Amino acid sequence: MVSKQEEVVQLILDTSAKLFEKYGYNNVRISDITRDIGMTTGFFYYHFRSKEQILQMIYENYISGAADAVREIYHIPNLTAQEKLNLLIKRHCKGIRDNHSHVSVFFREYRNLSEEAIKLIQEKNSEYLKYVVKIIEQGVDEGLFKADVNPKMVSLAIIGMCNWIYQWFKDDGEKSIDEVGEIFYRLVTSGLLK
Amino acid sequence: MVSKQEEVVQLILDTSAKLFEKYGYNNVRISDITRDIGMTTGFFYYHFRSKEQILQMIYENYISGAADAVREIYHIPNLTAQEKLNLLIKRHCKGIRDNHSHVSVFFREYRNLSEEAIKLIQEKNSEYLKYVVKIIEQGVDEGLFKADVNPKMVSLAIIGMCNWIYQWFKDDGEKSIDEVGEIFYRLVTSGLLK
Amino acid sequence: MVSKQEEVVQLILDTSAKLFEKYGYNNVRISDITRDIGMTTGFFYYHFRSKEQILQMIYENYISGAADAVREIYHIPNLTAQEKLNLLIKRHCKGIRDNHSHVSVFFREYRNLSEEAIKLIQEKNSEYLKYVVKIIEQGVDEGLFKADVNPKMVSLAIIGMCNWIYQWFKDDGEKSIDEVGEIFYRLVTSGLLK
Amino acid sequence: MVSKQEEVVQLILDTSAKLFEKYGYNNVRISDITRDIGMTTGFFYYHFRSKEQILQMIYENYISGAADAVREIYHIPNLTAQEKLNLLIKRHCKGIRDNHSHVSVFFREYRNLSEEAIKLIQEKNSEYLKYVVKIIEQGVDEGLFKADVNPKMVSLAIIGMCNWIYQWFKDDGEKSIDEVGEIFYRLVTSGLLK
DNA sequence: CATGAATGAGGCTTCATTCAT
DNA sequence: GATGAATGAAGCCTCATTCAT
Repeated sequence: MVSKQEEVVQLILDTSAKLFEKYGYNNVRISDITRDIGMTTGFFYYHFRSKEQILQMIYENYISGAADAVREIYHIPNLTAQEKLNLLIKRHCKGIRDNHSHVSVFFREYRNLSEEAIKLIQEKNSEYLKYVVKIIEQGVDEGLFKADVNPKMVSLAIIGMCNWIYQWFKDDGEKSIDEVGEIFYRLVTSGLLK
Repeated sequence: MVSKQEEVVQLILDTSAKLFEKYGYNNVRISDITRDIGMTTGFFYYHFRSKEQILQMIYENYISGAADAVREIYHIPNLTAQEKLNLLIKRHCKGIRDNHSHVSVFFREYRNLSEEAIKLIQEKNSEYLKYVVKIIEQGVDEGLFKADVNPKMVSLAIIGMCNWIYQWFKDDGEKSIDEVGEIFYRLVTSGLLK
Repeated sequence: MVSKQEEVVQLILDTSAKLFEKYGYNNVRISDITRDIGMTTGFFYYHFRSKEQILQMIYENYISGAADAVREIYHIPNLTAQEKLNLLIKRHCKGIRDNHSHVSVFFREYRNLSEEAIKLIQEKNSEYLKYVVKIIEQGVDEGLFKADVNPKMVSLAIIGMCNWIYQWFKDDGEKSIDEVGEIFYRLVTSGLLK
Repeated sequence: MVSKQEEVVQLILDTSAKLFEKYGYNNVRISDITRDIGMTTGFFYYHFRSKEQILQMIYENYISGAADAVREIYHIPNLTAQEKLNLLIKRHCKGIRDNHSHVSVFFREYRNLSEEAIKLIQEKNSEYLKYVVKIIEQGVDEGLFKADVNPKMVSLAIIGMCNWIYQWFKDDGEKSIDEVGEIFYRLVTSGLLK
């Protein structure tokens, strides 16, 4: 059950994210957003405290979803690290595709948040990283992954590789998002060499 | 031999890049830049046409250097694709470390460029990608890399992984930039699995 | 019925015209205008797109009024050219007196308009001239005016003579504006010679 | 004999007048003038005290020439007022044609002069008017012109008619400047009516 | 004489936010 | 609850003029 209120907020967030992605946060006016939706400025300020709050909510929404997902995956019982990694990469890629404009804004506009908001984001980011590291470590412990693997560096590599999708992935491109995930998973597990 | 003029321009670019990185392009005033350097507004506008021109030059400088590097590496004779890949990844990582603030700006602020400038950047980006793809293809042709490798996706994975460094690498961190490059290289070539 | 909006716009136009007349368009600041009226800068820009728009509207207002008037006079039925000329000269003189500051700006500041705006003005000017010429031609055709009269040159002479009023006419001067019109009319029709 | 100095000054005045006419005094930069001539800013300021001084000199040059001319014409012995008027109109028209850009600037830009400069110009203008009035009065006294003629109003009419030429006269137009003068002279003396 | 790099005050404009209705 | 007219602080940029060389 979604209230009228929540619908309006979501509509504002989605529209804003699309505009922020296209033109940049600072180049989008409140009036651009309200015009696109067909509401008035006053109505906007009835639902949001400020322009920055849009940004904050875009960040919170995205990072919470992502952090929840990795935590869940990590805690699935009876799964090898390899299987978890597979799930993780595909989930991560899909998450970026599904929230494309939110993600783009997420990566580019955090300088426009207040310091507290930035600190909060960074904590969530660290948490995300922490769980990826844990999965890699599990693989090493299980003896599946090479013993000399550096879990943190590898995690950062994987996260980077996946995040970067937001820069180039297109729904009408050569590969579907799942295929991309599969290719990334294979690269990371087996490498390029024969 | 570097002229006085060029020195001033470089100083402005470096100072601007640092400020843009820290606060975001739109949150930095021309007066912030000139105050930091100790010059007057007029002096700045004697050397630059506009604030946007700073951004343009930051972009051109970085992308040109990167595109030159990958082209060179590709054309080194008597090198296997594996060796070229090694060079490329390390060069790329180092490039990001050495131009950290420029790169951060590069990835985050291009919405503030004019359409023509954006188009130019995209072309250079494509060129960069093209050469990475060629190196991967060489590896496949040489029989070194797996035959079923998708060169473009793999290239995008590698580029993403390396680019992402700008988000987390710190000179006083656990690993040096060369070590990071080595870890990435091994991951990409051999994978995580035993 | 005049809306609040239209009143504000008119007030801005009149105040601006007076200031432009006195100090020149380029020597008048937006803040001079708003201070004189007692409004804020923001309020001004809520009603006008730019400073140049003031100029454009001053031009459009004046020239439209003038062009309408001459067209009307030309089309009045059952009037000799001589009678029309009388009306025209007096109407023209009065128009300049009544819109003194607008007219002064009109004659002096068009270099500050955009090229398109200038072109538009010139077309309206040509239209004005066209109708004066037609009246003179009517007089020649009617056999009232000398057959060897050059309608265009004479029209330009009359228009110049009348326009020039903006340079010297004062309401507290020796002659009223109607008397000036009468003197001009007699000069043009009968000449100086006995 | 013209010194190098005077040549430079004249060149600057002519070039400036042309640019001022085309773009308006305030829209022309000192650098525009110096670039057109091929001199440096420093060199300009070696010859001129300020930008305003250009304007002042343009004004002085033109108005002095015109005032001298009308005074001379008035004082030619053994000439009827009618003959003087003929000379005057033609001289005035030619003066405007020959100094077109100077005259345009003269009529449009005096708001950019200092108050003292403006006062000086107005005095010279009054002097010019005074002599035209005297010629008309002479005609009335001689019994050539109608007794009820208002010399001042008629003078202002003639001056306006002639001055206005700067707005429309073109060297490649239908009539030469002398023909225009002749037409104006006839209109003023004999009128339009048969 | 001649240069041209350097100055810095000040103008036009934008836009997030408010609040009376 | 909803509106949208009004605000006003602040930023980018210009350009006449100077002066060390």
